[in-house]
Amino acid sequence: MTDNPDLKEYWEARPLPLPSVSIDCVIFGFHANQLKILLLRYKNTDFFALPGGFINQDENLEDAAARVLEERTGLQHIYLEQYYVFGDKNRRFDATHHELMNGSGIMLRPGHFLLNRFISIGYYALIDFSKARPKPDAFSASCEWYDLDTIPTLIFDHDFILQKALHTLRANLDEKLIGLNLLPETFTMNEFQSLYETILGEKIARSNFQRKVLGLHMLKRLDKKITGGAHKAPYLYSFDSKTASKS
Amino acid sequence: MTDNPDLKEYWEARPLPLPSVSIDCVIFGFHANQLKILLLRYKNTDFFALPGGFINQDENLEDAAARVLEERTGLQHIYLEQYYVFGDKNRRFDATHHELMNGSGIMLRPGHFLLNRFISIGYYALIDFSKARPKPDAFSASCEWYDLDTIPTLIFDHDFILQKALHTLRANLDEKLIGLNLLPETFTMNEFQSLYETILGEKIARSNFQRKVLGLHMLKRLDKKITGGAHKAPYLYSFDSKTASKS
DNA sequence: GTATTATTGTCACAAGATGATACAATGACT
DNA sequence: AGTCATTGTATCATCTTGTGACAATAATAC
Repeated sequence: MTDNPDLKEYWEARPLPLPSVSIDCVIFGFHANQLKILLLRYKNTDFFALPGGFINQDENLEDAAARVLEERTGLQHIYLEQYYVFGDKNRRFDATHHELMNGSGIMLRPGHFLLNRFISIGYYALIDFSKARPKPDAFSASCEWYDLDTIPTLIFDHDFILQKALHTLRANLDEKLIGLNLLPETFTMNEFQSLYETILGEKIARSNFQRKVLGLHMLKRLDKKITGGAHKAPYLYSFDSKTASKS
Repeated sequence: MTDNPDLKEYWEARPLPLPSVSIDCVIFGFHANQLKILLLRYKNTDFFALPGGFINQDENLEDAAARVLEERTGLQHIYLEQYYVFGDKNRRFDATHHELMNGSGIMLRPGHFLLNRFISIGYYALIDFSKARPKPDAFSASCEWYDLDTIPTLIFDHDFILQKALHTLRANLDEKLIGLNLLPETFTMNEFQSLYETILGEKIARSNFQRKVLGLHMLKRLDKKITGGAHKAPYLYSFDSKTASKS
């Protein structure tokens, strides 16, 4: 393995974060009627991972998650929800960490802080796909969206962390205004319904869905959208800021 | 403050736990139509706190919480749910820690592991009040039940941790079988309803409640209970192990 | 013994929410 | 103008929930 002086310096200059604790972020987006998730691939490896990071000594938990989110997507003020802490006693992954860092030309010395047990706090984020500008971190070659049904196998226990996020998202679907955060400013009723269907993994009766969401009085009806399709043009909707709140 | 050699030895011999991470447990019980919470009072102080502890290096998070629970109540296989992580950057309470330990005759030296920032993982537990045998820990003078409406002010951010547990309990009331864990083996419909009413903090229409819970087919009807009251005797019920599961 | 009282188990009806289906409206294409 | 696919809405049946009424009954008062 060749050494990588730049990254090494960056890594070694970094003040040690809060020990034993890491953050993992499941970042959901919605595009082309598909629920998508942002994943990193580590340089010179086939290892895929959820975006994550550590907590600075003088940083709130929530702020650390928001920082990771901004670094990966360029977005601020993102909808973020802490959903579970993963604390298995076997959460130490020395061999994998060595491989990951080797991919960036870094040799982890014995006693390096990564080679310890970590608990990881899971956050899920809902973002407007069209606004995100995914950006890899220093150790990864890519940061890209993956459809839910084509997710590669992930490192560590990230598969489990992802599944748990998905279950939580499903369970929260009715209570939290999930559409508000995943959809663009304006959208059609069909897009809104598709979002719900892909999250739930099942079809919903069209007319009942419309009746229900309109009955909540959180949508404003805008102009019609001229689709170019050989059929009636749908209205565009947006969330009504008077009755719908961000969280 | 006088030194306390026994406790000091115990404390110093203890291998260091997982750094930066603690656990706090909100232990709910139900008795005499009141929702109750188990609190510790530190020796020679007026400081009240939620039972808590640390995670051993080779211990699962969940097991650490179960251990704390067993130490305070004598009960195993308790219903436990992780509900939130409290990670404010200001979660360091040096002055209070000194006072708490002074109460047990212990001087915390500079650099002691308690004098750091901690994140705390909140668990709430539901237990059968009649089976618990509350027991103080090494630093506390008492471990007792408090009615929800007579809770004293708590140390650190424990007031907030308690409120968040209560909100989560309310939100989960319909989905999780909360009665199963808080009630004794057999109970009347009235007791069952009172439990729900105290958790929700509002009255429920009697006949609707009965229709609803019986409709779930999770209760077995047993013999009548002779109360001694001048009225019709209520049936006793228990949870049906065939249709009701612990979690 | 008999009447009284408070509480319990159940039923009946109204109001509201949900599921399933039908149908007219409409933008683009032939 | 006619066809087509999709959209917005109305309708009806079904299920759920809110509200109140009523008979049953264990203890007490007389």
